[in-house]
Amino acid sequence: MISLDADSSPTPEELPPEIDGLRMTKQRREVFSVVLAERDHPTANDVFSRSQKRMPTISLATVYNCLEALVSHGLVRQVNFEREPSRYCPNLSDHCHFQDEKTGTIHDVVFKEGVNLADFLELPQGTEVSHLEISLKGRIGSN
Amino acid sequence: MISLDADSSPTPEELPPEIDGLRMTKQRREVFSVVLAERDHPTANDVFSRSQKRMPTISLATVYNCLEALVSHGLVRQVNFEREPSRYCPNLSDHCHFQDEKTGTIHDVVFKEGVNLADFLELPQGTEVSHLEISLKGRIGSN
DNA sequence: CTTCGAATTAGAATAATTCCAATTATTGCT
DNA sequence: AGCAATAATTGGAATTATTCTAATTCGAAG
Repeated sequence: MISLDADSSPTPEELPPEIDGLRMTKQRREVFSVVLAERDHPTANDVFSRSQKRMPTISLATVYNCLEALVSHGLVRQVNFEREPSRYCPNLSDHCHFQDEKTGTIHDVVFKEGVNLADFLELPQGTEVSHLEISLKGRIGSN
Repeated sequence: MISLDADSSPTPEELPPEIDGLRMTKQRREVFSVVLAERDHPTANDVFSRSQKRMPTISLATVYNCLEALVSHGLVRQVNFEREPSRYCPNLSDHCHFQDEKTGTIHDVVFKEGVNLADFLELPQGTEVSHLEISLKGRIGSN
């Protein structure tokens, strides 16, 4: 089990050759490290341009491929707000997202201790939830 | 205040000339009645082809315009699942959506009596939530 | 009945994402 | 090491939902 520290984010070189059965190629390492570095919920395009700094030859298609690989292996979460471009989030703990309408900034929002779905939703019996996305929009404080 | 019965959905002709300050043109009536008729969360395209049956001259752009008008006036809700095309829902009561992964069908899911956001989310103080979307995916019972 | 703003229309444009076919890299043999 | 098989990357084209544009039509108000 690989422990990726939340505070000091790894450079691509520091990432192991394989995580959770996903082969970490040079590009995937680059993309992953970009997502880990700034936890500002970048779009694929953001990731692309940041990756290009260290790896000028990487292509946008590859960034999409890498993000898709990371997401499907559960290393990164894909975050959607209405019809905006998808964003990517390395925070794997159970949480949801709040978007400041003024700035567009996205903040992680955690659930209160010990709450779970069935507690607040009238789910039809026998439903097995595989995926949950909660997206909030609004204003913060004095803005 | 106009009461739109949940069970017997109005034909376009039965809709008043104005709702909540929104002028109900022929097309808006048509689109609205289509969304009200089958509560199956149709996409804009679905609405378009259903509308064409009664109104062969309606255009897709108009359907988008009408849906946008209805949504922004709070008469219809726009429902998003990841990056799928938006769907439209005439159920204005507080609820969220569950998509059956097997069939793609979307079901309304209501909140349990008396729950509210602040009860289960650790919202930063001073946040004012203007929009909330909860989307679930999974399987139902024996499927 | 005319005017004027709003709504509708067809089609072009946009933008995020996916697809494709060709190249390149990596792995696992022997 | 050498080589086949497999997987990943690449650039560019294609796709697709949605939005935009400019021209036309509608409808309410005077």
